[in-house]
Amino acid sequence: MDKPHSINEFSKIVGLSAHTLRYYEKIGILPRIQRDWSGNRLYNEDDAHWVGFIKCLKSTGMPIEKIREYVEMDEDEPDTIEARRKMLEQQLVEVKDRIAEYQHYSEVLEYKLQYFKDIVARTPARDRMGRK
Amino acid sequence: MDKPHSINEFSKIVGLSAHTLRYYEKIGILPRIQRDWSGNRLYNEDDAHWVGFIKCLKSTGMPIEKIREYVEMDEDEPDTIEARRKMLEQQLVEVKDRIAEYQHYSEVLEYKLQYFKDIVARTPARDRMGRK
DNA sequence: TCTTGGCTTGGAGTTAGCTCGAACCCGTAT
DNA sequence: ATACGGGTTCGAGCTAACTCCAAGCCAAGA
Repeated sequence: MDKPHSINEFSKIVGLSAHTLRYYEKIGILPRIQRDWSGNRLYNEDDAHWVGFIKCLKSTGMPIEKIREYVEMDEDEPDTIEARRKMLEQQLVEVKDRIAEYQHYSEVLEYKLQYFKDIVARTPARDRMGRK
Repeated sequence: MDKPHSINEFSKIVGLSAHTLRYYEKIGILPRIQRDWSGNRLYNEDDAHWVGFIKCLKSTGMPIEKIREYVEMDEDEPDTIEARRKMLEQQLVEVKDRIAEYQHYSEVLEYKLQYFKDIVARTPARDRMGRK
């Protein structure tokens, strides 16, 4: 078990294209990938976890450059823990803000949808909606 | 009251640059902006509401091209109501999915932060974190 | 009158984040 | 031997959504 995967296998596992995996490695957010003796990449469990974490940061809107800084600190070990903690703390704040924002917007959409329903119910055509 | 605003005034009101306002108009998601006799744009209350709605769609991740389609239908009136309702309905679904996703990710971040705290508490340095 | 400030336009440039292509290598099946 | 499938690198190209620039118009103030 735990045998390493080629880039294409790994691509399917983590849901990123092989292109993207190489790109992430090149820009430094997916470092220290092993190679076999002929130079091909080998991905293991740890890499899968790391990709999961990277996806968390990316999906929550952290720009790649900032992720790169985080990873660089992660490489530096170990006196960067406080800085990294701060970054994640702030990211968490942003995510929670975003959740609140989206909850607001979901209400906006629901309101607008209700408006549609009312119009359809009242008068089937000849009605001015939008902008009003 | 309700006097129209120049593009720079309106820019401040809605929080979009004048550049962006012209851009939005050009690509058709902010249509029917009045002009004064010398050709300058005049923005009114309705426009402000419309911009608010556009920002809702944009912030919740609808690509501009799709917003344009929506607006085009809005122009067409009135037999596009059902199609527009569907679009908003779907957008609402996506927003709710996104909220769930973000809630998951906020837990991931909290977990990772807890991990940091544990490490700092236990051993102040010389510790391997990241990737593990 | 001349300048200043705010607006106009069309089109070019920018940034982030991929995405793709071309040329090449390497080990196995025919 | 050679063709194939799956890797490699480097660098160019792409898309979305702005963002900026240059040239010009127009009206009010010194």
